[in-house]
Amino acid sequence: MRSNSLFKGSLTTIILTLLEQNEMMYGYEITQKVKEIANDLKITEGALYPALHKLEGDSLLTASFKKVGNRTRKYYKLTENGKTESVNRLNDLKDFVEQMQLILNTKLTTQ
Amino acid sequence: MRSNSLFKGSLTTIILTLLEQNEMMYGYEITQKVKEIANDLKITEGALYPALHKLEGDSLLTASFKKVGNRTRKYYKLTENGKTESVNRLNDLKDFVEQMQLILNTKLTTQ
DNA sequence: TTTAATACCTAAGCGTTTTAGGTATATTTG
DNA sequence: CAAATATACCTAAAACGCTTAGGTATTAAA
Repeated sequence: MRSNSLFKGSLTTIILTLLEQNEMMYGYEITQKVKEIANDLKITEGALYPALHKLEGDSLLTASFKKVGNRTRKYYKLTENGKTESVNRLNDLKDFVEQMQLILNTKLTTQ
Repeated sequence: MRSNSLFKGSLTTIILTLLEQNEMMYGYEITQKVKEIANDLKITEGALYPALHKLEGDSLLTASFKKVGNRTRKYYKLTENGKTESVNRLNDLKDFVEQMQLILNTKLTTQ
């Protein structure tokens, strides 16, 4: 992507969906996973950690600390509300893409 | 859409693309056009007018006033830079959708 | 004649992200 | 072995883009 950033508002969708796929993840792991599968979408820690804290505050995620060697990881998983919200977010994104296609009068994917 | 809003950053893409399709448009016309073809994407005037002013300031659009009866409309059209940026923005959006599909591991459109 | 639609605009506030740091442990490399 | 890089968490100021909530004025509809 020319512009360095992802479209604002999509970070939460990414987090929730990754946690739907993986059951338990810690913050740094999420940044690496995104880098691995979608190299153009840089998610920065400055955005990620506040987003995780907000999702936890909204009871969409729960957190638990796990010690690995001498280092502590904070693992997150979806709550029931989080699972529901994850589905909603995905639908929002699908709707957005469809509406954009109507306006742009072109398909947004080749697949 | 559940959430009332569009993904942040997409408004500029919408404006530029509509002006690619229509040559000349005024602000209010843009709001109505979007409402007409994508009823779920509400673009508000409070967002639109500052966005138009910024695009004009960045020399992607030029503006000219036209009197229609006793009422003045401010018509915008793309500059050469604007045409280039319009293409870039569309490519950015396409890239974004493709990268999101990789992360979500699902297609975002049925078409 | 009041309301709704057309047509422009601004400004405060809000939420999300960027930018730019900070701490500490573990591993790699020169 | 020392220094650099990677892992792992975090915060805070600032920028950014949008929402919300106004404002003015003209024209059309109820």
